Amino acid sequence: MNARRQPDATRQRLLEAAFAEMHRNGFHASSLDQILRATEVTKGALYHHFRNKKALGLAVIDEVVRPWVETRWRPMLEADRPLEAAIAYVAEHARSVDEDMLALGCPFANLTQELAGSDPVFREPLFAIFFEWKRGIMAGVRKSQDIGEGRRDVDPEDVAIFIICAIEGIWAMAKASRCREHFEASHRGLIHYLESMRA
Amino acid sequence: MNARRQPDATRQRLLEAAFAEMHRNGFHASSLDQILRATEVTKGALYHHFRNKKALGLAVIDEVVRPWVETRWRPMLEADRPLEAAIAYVAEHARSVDEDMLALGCPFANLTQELAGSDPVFREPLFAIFFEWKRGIMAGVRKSQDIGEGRRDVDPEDVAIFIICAIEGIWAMAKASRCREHFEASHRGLIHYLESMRA
DNA sequence: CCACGTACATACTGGTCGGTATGTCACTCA
DNA sequence: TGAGTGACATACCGACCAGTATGTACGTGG
Repeated sequence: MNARRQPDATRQRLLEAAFAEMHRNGFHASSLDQILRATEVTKGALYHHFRNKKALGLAVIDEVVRPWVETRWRPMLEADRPLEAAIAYVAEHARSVDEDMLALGCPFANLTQELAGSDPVFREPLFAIFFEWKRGIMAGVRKSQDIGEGRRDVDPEDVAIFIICAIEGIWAMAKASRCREHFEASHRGLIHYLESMRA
Repeated sequence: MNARRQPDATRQRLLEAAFAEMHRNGFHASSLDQILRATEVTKGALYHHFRNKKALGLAVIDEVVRPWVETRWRPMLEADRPLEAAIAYVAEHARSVDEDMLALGCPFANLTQELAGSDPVFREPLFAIFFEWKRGIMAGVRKSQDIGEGRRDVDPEDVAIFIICAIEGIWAMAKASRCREHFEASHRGLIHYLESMRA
């Protein structure tokens, strides 16, 4: 009763539970009551921290999904040889993703698919995540070109956009097949593409 | 009143309206009442033709989405030079898709994203679509290899799966950026990959 | 020490949803 | 010709959902 007065912690718990719920069910199919049950927070507390369901969803995108995506590509940008780092990362990624994740899919892809098409309020922050990611990969491509690692006759922007599309498509199709072999095969395809980017 | 006794036509109208509604809103967010309003069919008629909402969704997948996908890759398989046909098709595709479609996305990708991860009953027919598509592309890749058009040092299955992932990813990311230039850039990336498949 | 704002808690509402129960009418076929 | 069935039509139900109204307790500044 008395130990419950931790507004930041409460807010964080709500964000994390909402993220999990949205990851599993999407935004619209997520139930606030379910989030409250999972967090043992009451409705009054939730509506104290977030104006409405949409505001909660936006906060999840900004404060959970965005860092989730960024921490995935950031290391590659800082590598000495970005292209080789990317190839190694993709190879590792095909193996490291567990079954649950394979079924749930990429949170960013899921939310983009569900929300970006119809609602401009959601599209903006989702596009921002996409744009930052694109910028990161472009920087990596340019760096690999500058150091003579990557071929120079390709447009870094085309490459960056295509890589993102391929990754998100791989996630999406993994849901349909739910089969590790297909998942790894699609990664081999991406690696093959990345290898064709070598100088 | 009396001219309404056309069960096949009624069923077809329901299927098409349900497809449109599911394309726009996804399955769960689709409202049966909205479909009934759009078709001017009554609830009794709907539940006469379909056991429940899920059965309607499955019928849409089997009878509308599946042909929709198949008619898109079938011509390439029958082309004399499948690889060139695919490259030409992708180039054309980047230009021919209109703004509405760009916002709505690929019906197959949308439904896969929403339903395949969680519900096995939906995953099965969606996977069947994926599998048939994969088979088609694999046949095309093999054919292009046999006639000396395509390089032989790649696994047709890896290529087929990756192409599907790339296409679906392109559709998905188009929703986030909603920008023709990004859409075309991602197609250029895919074309680049396809060109690297030449012998 | 007390007033006041933050941080909750509880109970409730209006609306929408998928689904059902029941009725009706046309048409077929015995 | 009338019994049966396929093809609807109408009215209604309980569940759930986002959101709100209202109440309460803590803790901190004055």
